[in-house]
Amino acid sequence: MSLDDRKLEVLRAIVEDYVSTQEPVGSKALVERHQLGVSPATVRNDMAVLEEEGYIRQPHTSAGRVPTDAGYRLFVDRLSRVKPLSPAERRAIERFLVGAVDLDDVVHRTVRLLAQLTRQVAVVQYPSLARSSVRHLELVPISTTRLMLVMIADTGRVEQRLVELPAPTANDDVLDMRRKINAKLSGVKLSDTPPLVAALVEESDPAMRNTMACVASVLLETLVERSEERLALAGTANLTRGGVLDFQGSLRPVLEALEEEVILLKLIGEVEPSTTRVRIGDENEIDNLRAASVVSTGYGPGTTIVGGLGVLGPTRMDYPGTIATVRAVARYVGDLLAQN
Amino acid sequence: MSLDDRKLEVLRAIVEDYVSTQEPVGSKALVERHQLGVSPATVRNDMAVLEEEGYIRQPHTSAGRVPTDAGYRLFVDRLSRVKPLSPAERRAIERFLVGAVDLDDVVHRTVRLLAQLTRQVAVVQYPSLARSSVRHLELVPISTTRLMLVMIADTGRVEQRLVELPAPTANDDVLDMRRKINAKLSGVKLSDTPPLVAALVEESDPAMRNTMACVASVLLETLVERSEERLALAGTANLTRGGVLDFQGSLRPVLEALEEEVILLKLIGEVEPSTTRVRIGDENEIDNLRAASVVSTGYGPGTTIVGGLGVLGPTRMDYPGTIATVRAVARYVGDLLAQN
DNA sequence: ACTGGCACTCGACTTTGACGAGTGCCAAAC
DNA sequence: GTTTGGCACTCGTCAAAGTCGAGTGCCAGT
Repeated sequence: MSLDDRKLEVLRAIVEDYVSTQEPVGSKALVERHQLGVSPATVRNDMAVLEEEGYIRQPHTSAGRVPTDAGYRLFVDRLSRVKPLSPAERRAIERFLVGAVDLDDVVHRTVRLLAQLTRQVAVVQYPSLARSSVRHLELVPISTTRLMLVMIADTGRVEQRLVELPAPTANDDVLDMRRKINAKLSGVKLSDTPPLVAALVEESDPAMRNTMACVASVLLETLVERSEERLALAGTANLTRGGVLDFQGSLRPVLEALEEEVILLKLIGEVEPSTTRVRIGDENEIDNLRAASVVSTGYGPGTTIVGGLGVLGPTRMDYPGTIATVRAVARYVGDLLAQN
Repeated sequence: MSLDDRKLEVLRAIVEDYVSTQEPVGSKALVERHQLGVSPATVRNDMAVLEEEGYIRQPHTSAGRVPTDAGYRLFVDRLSRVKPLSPAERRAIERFLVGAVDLDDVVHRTVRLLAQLTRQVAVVQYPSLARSSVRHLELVPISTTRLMLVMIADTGRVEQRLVELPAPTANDDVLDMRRKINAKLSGVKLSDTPPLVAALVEESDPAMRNTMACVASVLLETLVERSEERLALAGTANLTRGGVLDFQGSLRPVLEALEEEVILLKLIGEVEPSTTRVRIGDENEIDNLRAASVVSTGYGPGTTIVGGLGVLGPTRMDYPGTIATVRAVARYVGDLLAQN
C-alpha cells in the first residue's frame, strides 16, 4: 500500500508537532491543531499504516506517535520547503560578519553566528588547504642551518614549518631557492604541487641539490601530507537544551565525538558542490552520533568550495529552518571570501 | 572552639569518602572505614562542631554529611599531602609528550594528556606572546603595496598579519626595513617593544617614514594590542561522569563558560611563579562556575613562565591527585620547551 | 572526655489506586 | 471502498500512603 497525500500530510503534522512540543503526538491533538478535515479515527488508521511502513513509532503502547529516522528523512526529502529567512536573521548575519579582520576572525564569527541562529552546535572547517592555491612561499633564515618555511594560501591561510638543513647555506642561496620555488608553485593548486616539487629537486644545481631536497620534503609535508584541516566549534552548551530527552539521555557520546577532529571533518568536510547534506540519526556512520542529526554544506568564493560548515543537533530538530540558515550563512561567508 | 587533631582527621575522612563514593557520609560508615579509634557517637559530636564552623553540611536532616567549599579549602590547605604520581603515570606523560613535532602538537598532546590523566576538563594556554621574546621578524612582499608581516617568537609561536602600504615600495626598501626592524627587535621581550618600535619610525629615512609608520602600526598591533592568547581544550565529555549529581544538575552554565576564551584565560592565565592555584566552588569569580573547582599552574622553560594550564572539574574532585598531575604535566612541558 | 542507648526525623523506595490519553477494532454510514 | 463513531482495553503518569532504615541529637553513665 502506498502513501496517499493525506497520510503524508499526517506525517508532516506529526513531525512538526513533535519538533515543537517534544511530546508524542496523538490522533486527537493532531486533528485539533491542523485542519485535516477528517476525524481522529481516520487519522489513527493512517497512523497505523505509517507505523507499519516504519515512518513513526510508539514509545510505548497507548502513547502518541513519534517520527522515526526514516520519518524525518521522508519529511526532509518530500514534505518540507526550505523556510526563507526572516529579514531580522538576514540582518543578523550581515552585522555579524561585517568587520572581520582576518581569516581566523571570519571563521570564529561564523561559527558563533551559526550556533546562535540555529541554537545548536556549529562547526566550521577552515578553508581546506587541499582545495586552495599557493599565493606565496617564503623561506626565512633563522640560522645558517635552519629555515622557517612559510606558506600563504589564496584563502588567507598561513602555514609555517621549521626546516633543518643538511649543511650551512649562504643567504643568497636561500634567496635563490625562494625565487625558484615561487616561480614554480605560485598560483598552483596545492593538490597539483607534488610533481612540481619533485621537478624542483631534479632541476636544481647539483651543489644545492641536497639542500633543496631537504626543503622539498618539508614543503611536500606542508602542502600535502600534513595538510592539516582545522576546525572551529561553538554552541556545545546548546546540547543541554531540551533536557535529558534528546540524545537518548546521554550527552557523553556526543561530546566525545565533538572532540575528535577527524570525526567532525568527516561530517562537515565531505561536501559536494551546492548541496546541503542532511544526515539523520542512524545515517551517521559514527556510532556516537546515532541520536544526532547533522546539516552540512560547502562554502567558498563563487561556486568553488574551499571548506564545509554545518550544525549538529538532536534528530528532533527544525530541519527546514536549520537548512535555510546553514545555506544562508555559507553563502554569506563565500561572498566574504570572494571579496578578499 | 578550635579544631583539634581528631576533628581534622574526621574532616579528612569525610572528604576522602565523599570524593570516592559521591554519597553523603555518616558517622557509622566513617568509623568502619577509617581507624579513628573512637565510637560513632564521638564522631557525631565532632561532626556537629565541624558543621557549626561551616566545613560540612547536611543535604537534609538525617542524611550524612557533605563537605562545603570551605571544607574542601581546609582539606586542600592543611590536610592533604600531594600524592606522588605512580610510575605508570610518569611513563604515560613521557610517552605522550615525546615525539611532538611543533608547538601546536605539543599543546594538543598536553591538553589531551591532562584530560585523560585527571579525567576532567583540561585547558592549556599557548605560550603567551606577552611573556615571550621576538626571535625573528619577516616582511614578505605580496605585491608592491602589500606586505605579509610574520613574527616568530622564541617559544615557537608564529603570528602573521597583512600590511597595506600607503605607496608602492621597492623590494630593496622592504629588505632594508626588515634589516632595521630585526636589528632593533630581535631577542627583545614583546612587552618591551613599544618604545623601540616608536624609535624605528623616528630614526627612519624621511622618504620611508610613511611606509615605516604603516608597518610599525601593524607591528605594534601584532606584538602588543592584539597579542591574542590562544587556548586548547579537551575532555569536556568528562563533565558527564558522576551523572547529574555534580554541577548541581546542570552542565549548561559550565559548557557556556568553557566557550568563553576570556573566562578560561582568567582562570588559568593568572599564574604566579611556581604556585599551583586551586579555586574551589564559590571562590571562582565566574558565576557559571560556582559549582566547579579549578586547579591551575604556570609552565615554561626553566623557572620562567610563558603560559598556564589546568583542569576544571566538580568541587567533589580528587584534589591531591589532580594537583600532583597538573604540576607534573606542567613540569614536563616546561622541560620540553626548554629543549627547544 | 568518651560511650552506649534511645527516640526521633526524614528522604528513598514501594505499593496502591484513580485518571486519562491514546490505541485498535468493528459495525454502521456515506 | 473510505470514513466515522463507539467502545473496550492498555499502560504510563501522578498523588497518596505506608514502610524502611540511615543518620542524627541528646542524655545519662562510665
